[in-house]
Amino acid sequence: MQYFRTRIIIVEDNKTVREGFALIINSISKYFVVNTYDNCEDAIKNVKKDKPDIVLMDLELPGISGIEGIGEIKKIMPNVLVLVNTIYENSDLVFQALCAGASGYITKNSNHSELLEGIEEVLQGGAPMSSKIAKMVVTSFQKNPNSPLSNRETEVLELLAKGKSYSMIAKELFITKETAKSHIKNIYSKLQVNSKSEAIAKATQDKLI
Amino acid sequence: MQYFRTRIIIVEDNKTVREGFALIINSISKYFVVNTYDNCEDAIKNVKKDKPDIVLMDLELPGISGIEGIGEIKKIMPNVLVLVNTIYENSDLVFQALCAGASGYITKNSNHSELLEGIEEVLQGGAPMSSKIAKMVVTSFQKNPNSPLSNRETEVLELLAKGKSYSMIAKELFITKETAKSHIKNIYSKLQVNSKSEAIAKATQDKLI
DNA sequence: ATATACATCCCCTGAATAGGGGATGTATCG
DNA sequence: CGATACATCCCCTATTCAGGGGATGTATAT
Repeated sequence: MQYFRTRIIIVEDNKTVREGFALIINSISKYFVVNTYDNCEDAIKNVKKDKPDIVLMDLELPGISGIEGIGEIKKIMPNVLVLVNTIYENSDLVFQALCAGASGYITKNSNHSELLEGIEEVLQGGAPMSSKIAKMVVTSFQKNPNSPLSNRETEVLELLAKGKSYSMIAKELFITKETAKSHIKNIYSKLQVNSKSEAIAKATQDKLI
Repeated sequence: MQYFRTRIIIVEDNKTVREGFALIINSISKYFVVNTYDNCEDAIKNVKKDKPDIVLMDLELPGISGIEGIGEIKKIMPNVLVLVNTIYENSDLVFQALCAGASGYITKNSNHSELLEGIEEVLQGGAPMSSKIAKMVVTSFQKNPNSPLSNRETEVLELLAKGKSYSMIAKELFITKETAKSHIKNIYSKLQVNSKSEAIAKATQDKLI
C-alpha cells in the first residue's frame, strides 16, 4: 500500500507550521510524509534515503538557504519535484527559486486546500503559482516599453549580446562595419556605459533586449 | 453606466466562436464587447477608437499573425491587456506571445467559466495560464541538467555571454587569460562550434547557461 | 525654419581577441 | 596501472575591437 503513495518531505523551520502541514498532508491517503526537517542540511543528508517524490520547501531557513537547498536536492535527485512554500513574494527570490529548480511557488497565506491543490498540480506535471507570481513570471518575458534606444540600436545591441562581431552585425543588417560602430557608440552614450559588457549587462537588467 | 464597464474586443476568425464568446462575455453586466474582428489588421486599425481594456486574441488568423498583432496593438495602446485564446499549446507560440506582450494564455478547450475567470484574472493583474503552459514557462527558467560542460566551463561561458573580455573573465575567476582561453577552446570543441557567437547561441538554445 | 533624432558612412591607433599549437599536475574511474 | 577529464599556463599571428574624431541625408518636432 505505502509503495503507491506519493512520498513527501517537508523542510520548514517553524515547528507548528511544519507539524500542521504534515497533519494536513497525511490526512490524504495517497500522500505520505516520509520525514520533516527544520533545516536544509539535514534534508539534503537524508534525501537519498527518504526518496521523496515531492519536497515542500520553505525559503527562510537557518543555515543554508532554501534556494541553495533546492539546487543541492535537485543535484542529488533531479526528478524530485520541489514546491516552494514561503511568505516571500519578492521577485528575486521567486526567480532564484525557479532557476534553482522549483516546480511551483505558493505562499503561506494559502489555506489547506490550496496547499493540497498545489501538491496535486505539481504531481500532475503543472506549476502552481499565485496569480501575482504568475504575473511576475509572465512580465519577465516582456521588454521594457520605455527603452531609450531606437529600433535599429536595439537590433544592433541584440546581435552584440549574441556575441556577434562588428562585421557580422554589419553583414546581418546590410550596413557597413562603421555604421554598426556608430550605433554602438550611440548605444553606449545613451546607456551611459563605455564597454560592451556594461552595455549588455545594463540592457539585460533593464530588459531593453 | 457603460463608462464603468470593462471594454473588450475579440479577434477571432471563426464566426461561430467569435459570436459565442461575445455572447458569453456580454452576459456579464460589468463586461462590454465593444467590437469583434475576424482579422488583426482591422482590429489594429480600430483600436484607438475602440479603446479596449482587454483584447481577447486568437493566434491562427488570416493575414498578419496574432503574435505580430499583439505587438502592434501594444505599440498603440501599451496598457491594453491581451489575453490569448488559441488551440495551440506548443512552446514557441506561447513564448512568442508572452514576449510580444500577452498577459495571459488560455486554450480553447476551456469552458465558459474558464474564459470568464481568465478575463477576471487578467483584470485583477494576474496572468491566467493552463497548468501545462505554467509548467513550460517555469521550466524555461531552469538549466539543462545534462550539460556537457564542466562547472568551470559553464562559469566561463556565462561571463563570455555577458560580453566580458578574456582578461576580464580571467580577472573575475582569478586565473590567467591563457587559462580562460583554454576553457573557451574546450567549450567550443564540446559544443562543436568555432566562434564565440555560435557558442553563445548554442548555449542559450540548449539552456546550458 | 531650425533643431533634434536617426541611420548611414569614413579614418585613425593602440589594445584585445580568435583560433591554432602545446604542456603540466591532479583527480577520478575502470 | 593506464585512460580520461579537468583546470591551469605559455606562445604565435592575423584579425577585430574600443574609443576618439568627423560627415551626410532624411525625417520629425518645435
